[in-house]
Formats: sequence, structure tokens, C-alpha cells
Amino acid sequence: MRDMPASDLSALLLAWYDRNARVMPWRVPPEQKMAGVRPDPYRVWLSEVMLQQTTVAAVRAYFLRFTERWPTVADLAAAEDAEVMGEWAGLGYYARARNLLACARAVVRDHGGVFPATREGLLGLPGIGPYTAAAIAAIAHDEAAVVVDGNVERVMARLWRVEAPLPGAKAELTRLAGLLTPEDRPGDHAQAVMDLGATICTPRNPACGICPWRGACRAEAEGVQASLPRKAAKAAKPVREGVLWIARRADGAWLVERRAERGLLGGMLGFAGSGWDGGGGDAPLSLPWQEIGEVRHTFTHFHLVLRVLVGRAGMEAVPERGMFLPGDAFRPADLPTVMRKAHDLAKGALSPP
DNA sequence: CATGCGTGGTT
DNA sequence: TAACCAAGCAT
Repeated sequence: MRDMPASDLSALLLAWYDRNARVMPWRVPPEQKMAGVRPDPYRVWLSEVMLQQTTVAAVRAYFLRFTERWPTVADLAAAEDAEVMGEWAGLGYYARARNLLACARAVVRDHGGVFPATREGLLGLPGIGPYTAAAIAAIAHDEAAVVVDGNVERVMARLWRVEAPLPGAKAELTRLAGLLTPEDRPGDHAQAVMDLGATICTPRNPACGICPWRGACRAEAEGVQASLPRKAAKAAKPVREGVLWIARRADGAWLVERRAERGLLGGMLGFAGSGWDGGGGDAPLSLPWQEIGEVRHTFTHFHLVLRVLVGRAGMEAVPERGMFLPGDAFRPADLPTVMRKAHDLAKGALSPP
């Protein structure tokens, strides 16, 4: 059992997957697959990009809204930037949304509206890296690509008891994942390892008692599974501070600005702010601003505290930054979360005149 | 190869 | 509750 051939391990896993595969909107159910139905590369791609560093629970609703609104890659490619950024609002890592659009347009412009079918061809597209290219090639086209995400890293580290810490151990874990990748059903294999990692071989308290690889797992044999994979310690998050100015005009329009394409919250709608390094900054408009409170929000690598100031502007007001967006065109759901929090705080003080 | 880049759920 | 974590990519 301990030194079972890779093909046997793969067979055990696929048998487990056939009984335990999670149902998701972007997956083709087993019975349809048996009947020859292939996954739509557009839907596979969209789901994989949304799932980058993001939970299945968070993605589900976004995926359904996107596919309802833009059923094909051509539909998405024809969308306005602001529509897509607004629909992505709240999902995070907004560079994904910008790359999503760039990728859709590249597929239409350079590939006749058809996604490249190979890992190699997919790798050249915006927002598609080693993981996503392999996942699409395997799931949508049954290419025996080696799919390595955080789940696979964890499962391999435990199965083979790899003690070396990430990210250094990545190459070795990829090699081990490759040994296990079958020529037959590589897409199901990839999804099976990820389902195993998400439901049984979980980070904290793995359910080794019901694992299809029980008896073959070297970490479990030694009782060290919960401590693998090892990871380098992360740096503490500093606290940054800033000011946010939220103005509303007499007709109900909100003063907003489109953030720069690159960097934090790039391309998203927001309110005018100072820099976020404690330094000052100028208000976007000369008004009798009133401070109403603060918003706290934590990003990937820092905590942010924003003092929120509100002001009422007359119809003649001409802002130095940003623009007044009519009340009926302003949708809080289009805002990234920190801006939505600020809006929640400010809306009471700025209720329509 | 290290860093920047969101968010919400779990422990 | 602060820390950790999730189907990574671009630079």
C-alpha cells in the first residue's frame, strides 16, 4: 500500500471522484459527460479565473451573473470596461477583471473567438498563468497537463511527506503531481485532487479516516499531515491611514472617480481620496466638509483606516478630480468593498435633499 | 525570486 | 480576535 504505483493511486482517486464530485455551475455533470458533452472552454476559463485565490462559495453567484449577462466570449469581449469592472466589484483582485476583458478581446481578435486548445497556446493570454492554462487544457480538452494549485501542493506535500517549505518546494511538488497525472481523464483527475484538498485533505483538520489514499499517505502514516505543507512565515501587516471625500450634488449625483488602471483597486470606481500613507492630500472640491467617521478595511498586505468626510455641492460645482455621476447611474454594488463601506457610512448624511 | 494585489469565511 | 486561508498572476 505504501508504495502503490501511481496508476493505482490515480484509479483510487477517480473512483472516489465519481461518487463524490462536487456539483458546480461550471462543471458538466458525470451523466452528461458520459453522453459525450464537453465542457465549454469559455465557462471553464471564466470559472478558473474567478477561482484564483477565491473560494467556491464566493465565486458561484458571480459566475452565474457573468454567464447570464455574457453567455459567450464574444459577448464579453463586446462589453464596456465599466460594465465588467462593476460586475466584478466585490470579488477582489481586480487585475483579474482587467485581464479577463483583455483576454476575451484577444481571443476574438486573434483566435476567431475560439480559445486555444492547448496549455501552450493558452499561456500566452492575459491573466492565464501556469495553473489556469493547465486547468483549462485538462478540463476542457483532456490534455494531460499537470495542474498545480494550492490544493495540489498540499495534497502532494502530505502524500509524499515533503518537508521542504513553500514556495521553494513548488518545483518538487509539481514533479510529484506530474507522476500522478493520468493520460486518461486528466481533467477529472485534476478536479478530483482539488476536491480532495477542499473537502478531505483540508489545511487544518484533514479527514484522513475517509480519504481514498488512506494507507498510501506518508504524512498520515507518521501523523504529521496537519503540519504540511510547511510555509515561510508571512510579514505582519502595517496600518495605513488616509482621507476619503464623498460629495453629493443638489440633484443627487455622487462625486466619484475611476481609479488608475494599475495598482490597488485599479480600474475600479471609487471616491476621491488622499494618499494612503498618512500624508495629506487635497479635497477634490472646495466645500464645507464634515467628518462623519472612519472606515476600516484590510487588504492583502496592510490594514487601512480611512477618515470619511462628506459635503453637499451646488449644481454649479466643478470638481478638480473625478466627476459627478447621476444618482440613477450610481450603483453601490459597482464599488470595491472598501468604497462600498464608505458609501454605507456616508449615505445617511447625504440622503437626497 | 519577492512583492503587490481583495475579500469573506474559519479557527 | 487576530491570523490564516482560498482553484494565482504580473512584474
